[in-house]
Amino acid sequence: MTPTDTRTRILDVAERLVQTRGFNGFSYADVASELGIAKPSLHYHFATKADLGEALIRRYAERFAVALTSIAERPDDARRKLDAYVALYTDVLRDQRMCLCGMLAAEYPTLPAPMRAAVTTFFDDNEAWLERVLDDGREQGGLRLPGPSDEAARIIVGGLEGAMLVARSHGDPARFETAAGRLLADLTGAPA
Amino acid sequence: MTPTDTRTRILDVAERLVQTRGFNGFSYADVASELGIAKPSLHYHFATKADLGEALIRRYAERFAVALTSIAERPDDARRKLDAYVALYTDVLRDQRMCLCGMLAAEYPTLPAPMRAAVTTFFDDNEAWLERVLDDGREQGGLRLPGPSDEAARIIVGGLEGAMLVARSHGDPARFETAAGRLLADLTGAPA
DNA sequence: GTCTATAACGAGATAGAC
DNA sequence: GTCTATCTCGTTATAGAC
Repeated sequence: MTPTDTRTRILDVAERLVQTRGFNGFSYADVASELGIAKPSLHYHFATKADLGEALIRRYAERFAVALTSIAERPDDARRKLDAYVALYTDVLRDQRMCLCGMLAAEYPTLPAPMRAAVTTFFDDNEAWLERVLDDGREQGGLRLPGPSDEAARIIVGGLEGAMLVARSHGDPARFETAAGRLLADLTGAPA
Repeated sequence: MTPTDTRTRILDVAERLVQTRGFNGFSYADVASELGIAKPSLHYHFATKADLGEALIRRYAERFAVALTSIAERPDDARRKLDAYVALYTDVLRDQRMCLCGMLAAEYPTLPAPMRAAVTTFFDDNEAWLERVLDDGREQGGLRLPGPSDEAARIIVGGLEGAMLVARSHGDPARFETAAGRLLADLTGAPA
C-alpha cells in the first residue's frame, strides 16, 4: 500500500467539500485542518483557490470520461448502458454528495473563467456520450425514443442533476433512484 | 405609484443576488451598495443574514403558492396547467436566475436549519400540487401517465430544476424551454 | 515540502449619535 | 430609520525560516 501523496489527498478532501458545501462554501482552513497540515502548505501544491478548483474539475471530468468509455465498450445493450450511467450518479449521491459539476453549475456566475468553461464542457461531453448511446440503441431496435436523441440526452443530464439536488435536500437517496429509473423508462419506452 | 419601502427593496435585491450567486455568494455589502444605503441599515430590517434568508424563502414560496392556486383554479385542462407551471420556471430563468429553492438546495448543508426546512417544504408543496394536477388529468382522460403520479411529479420538479441549472451555465434559456417541453410531452403521452 | 508569522481584505454584526 | 465608527473573525495569500 503506497502512501497517498499530499497533492492527491488535498484533491480528495477538497473534492468532497465542494460536492457537499460548494466551491464558495469551503476554505483552505477546512482542508488543512482535515489533513492535519498547515494552511500555507496548500499553496505550495495549488497556488490559488482557482488553481485548486481547475484541478478538481479536470480530475473529476477525466475520471468520468474513463468510466463512460468503459461503459461504452461493454457488449451490453443501450438500456444496460444507460443503467450503468445512472449508477455513476447514484454512487456520487452516497454520503450526501452532489455531482461536482452540478454543484459548480449552481455557483457558475461566481466561478473563475477557466472553471466555468470546464463545467460546460463536462455537460457537453456527457450529452454527446448519451446521444451516441441513444442513437445506437435506436438503430439496434432496443429503444423507442419519442424524439431527437440530443434532446433526450439533455433531459437525462438535467433530470439526473436536478433529481440529485432535490433528493439530497430531503436526505433521501432512494428518491433519486426511483426518479432516475422512471425517467429513463418513460424516455426510452421501457416496460416499466 | 407608491414608493417601495426599504424592507421590500432589500428583499428584491437580495433575492436576485441569491438566485444568481447563491446564499453564500452575496454579502450585506452587496445589497447595501446596490441600494445606496449603509450596511448597518440592513440589520435594522433583518437582524441576521439567516433572518434575511428565511424571509426570502417565505416570500418566494408564498408567491409561488399564489401562482399555483391561480393556475389550479383555471378552467384549463391538465396539459395547459402543466404548461403554465413550466412558464413559472421560464420566467425565473430570464435574466440568468436560478429557482431560489433550487439554488438553496445546492447550498443545503451550509444553510441555517430554518432555511433548510423551508426549502424541503417548497419542493414537497410543488410535488403535491403537481400530483393533484396529474391525477385530475388522468381522471379526465386527457393524460396517459405511464406510472404513479407522485413519481411523475418528482420527475417534473427535479427535471425542471436540473434543466435550469444546466441551461443557465450554458447561458441558453432556449435549452431549458425545449427540454421542459419534451419532458412534459414524454411524461404525459402527448403528440410531440 | 512544510512550517510560523503576518499581511490585506471582506465578512457579519454591534454601539451609539442623529 | 439611517448613519459613522468599530469590533471580531475568517478568508486568500505571501515572506521567509527550517
